Amino acid sequence: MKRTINLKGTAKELAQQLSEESCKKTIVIFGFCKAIFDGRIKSFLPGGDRLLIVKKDESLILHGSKGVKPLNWQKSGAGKINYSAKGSTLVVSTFRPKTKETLEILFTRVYQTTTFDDHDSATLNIFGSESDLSDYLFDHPEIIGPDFQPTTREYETPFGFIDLRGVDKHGNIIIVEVKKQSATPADAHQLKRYVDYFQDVEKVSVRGVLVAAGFSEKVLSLLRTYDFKPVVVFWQEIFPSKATLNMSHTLDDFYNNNPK
Amino acid sequence: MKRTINLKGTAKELAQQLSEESCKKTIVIFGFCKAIFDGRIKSFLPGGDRLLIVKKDESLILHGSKGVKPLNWQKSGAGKINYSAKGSTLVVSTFRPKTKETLEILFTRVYQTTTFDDHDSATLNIFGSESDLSDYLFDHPEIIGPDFQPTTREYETPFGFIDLRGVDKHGNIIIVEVKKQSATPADAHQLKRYVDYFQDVEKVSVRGVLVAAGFSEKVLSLLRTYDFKPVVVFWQEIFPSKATLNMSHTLDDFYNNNPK
DNA sequence: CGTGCCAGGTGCCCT
DNA sequence: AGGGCACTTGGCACG
Repeated sequence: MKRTINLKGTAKELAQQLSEESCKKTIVIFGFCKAIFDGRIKSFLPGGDRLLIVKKDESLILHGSKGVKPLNWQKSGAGKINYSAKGSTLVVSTFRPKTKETLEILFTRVYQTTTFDDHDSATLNIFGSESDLSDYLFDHPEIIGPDFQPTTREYETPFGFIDLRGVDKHGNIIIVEVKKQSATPADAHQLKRYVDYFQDVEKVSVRGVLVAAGFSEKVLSLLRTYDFKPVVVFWQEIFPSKATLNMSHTLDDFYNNNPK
Repeated sequence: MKRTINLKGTAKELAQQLSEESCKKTIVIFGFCKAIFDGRIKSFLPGGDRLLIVKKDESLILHGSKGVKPLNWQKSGAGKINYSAKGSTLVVSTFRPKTKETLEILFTRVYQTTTFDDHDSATLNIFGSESDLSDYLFDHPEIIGPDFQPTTREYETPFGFIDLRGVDKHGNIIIVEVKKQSATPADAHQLKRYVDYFQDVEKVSVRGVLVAAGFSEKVLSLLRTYDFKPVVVFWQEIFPSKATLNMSHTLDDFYNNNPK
């Protein structure tokens, strides 16, 4: 049985076939279209050649000729997708009741319509997230400082979750905010929020540490103002070995597993 | 001349044809593949039916059967895309020199390979951004408060740009932070930093106002702590008329323009 | 080119 | 269902 089928017919016939295949197969349309979106914002897209994907979960993605980000889209579960014909124009439209958002895509030319009977039960496995970095720092506290003793991961406060909490040898609380990327001013402010919480509410001496891949001059200046310590961590150079370790059993599947 | 062409052949022949078409046409592959990504993060994706898009600008998008977000991707300009064959397996691989990121996609089955000779010079037109909302509030200060007198848009401080600045009838400075969506704790704190800046540096009395589509209890509690005023704005109900006005000349094109 | 920041952000996990 | 937040965030505008 063929996995992909290329549909033929007039706009009306296509609309009919697509309505039947909807939610059963992935639908891909190559064509010339305009699109108009109205909801949280208004956007309109003049005519051009586009690639439309409609998945079985009713997520809709309209791609132009450039870039990773779609021109227009609709999330899964947002609302029903309708296929209809206005003369020779194939109309794909969605309506999201909750937010009263509408998306209308008008194909004045359809070059190719493909249905894809895809089966995929696999899930993407990821290692190297911020959470993994926090775990790593918990196990390697000397990276934060010579006298850092971690106590808690994911500590909740009314101001948010603290990535890593610990003490120094004097018993001072140390709050660590962990970022995988370069630090932003918002990161420094976020840490300030946590430190303020402990100083105001728990009436104790608190030191703030911001871990990141890099620090701009602006952020460094902020950290000096708040008397926080920046710690540069080259996470990309640290995690591969650990990643390979953690993922080895699954990676083994990956390299040895043959498709059914 | 046909806009879409479906290629045939062995993995080796496909790799050869795709190498030639690369950057000239959009390439779409329907197939069964695994993928492994190594860079800022490590990810691997077990076998499944997938849809691969490679655009002319060398942005690469690998879609699974669900969701708007791709499973794996590569940004335009990141690095060269290579097509090769390992036995009957079609291998699409990318290398991003700057971050030493690699993505390898192994198609053990190719159901269909389509090239799309797409032409698109149009750009997406949008109205309703946060900037538009700030403009609107500048023109309708009564929404902020009965005695709010706006003075400056996009006022720069060492802590960042202030969306809207003004005074009340007593001459107190009012700092307005504008968010189109529901307010987050970070938004409240961002405003706090601005207000602190003016009170510390300019030694004046400052009131803070946070404009957003909605406020959670947590954020409201924060605002009470800081003595800031929340203002709910139903931007979605305000902007359509303005949007239509601003976009009318282009919308006219949109509705009347026929495809070439 | 880096830095900062908005986005129709999306997705994930939590209550 | 709604909040809080990370993200290979992406993309843009600006110094």
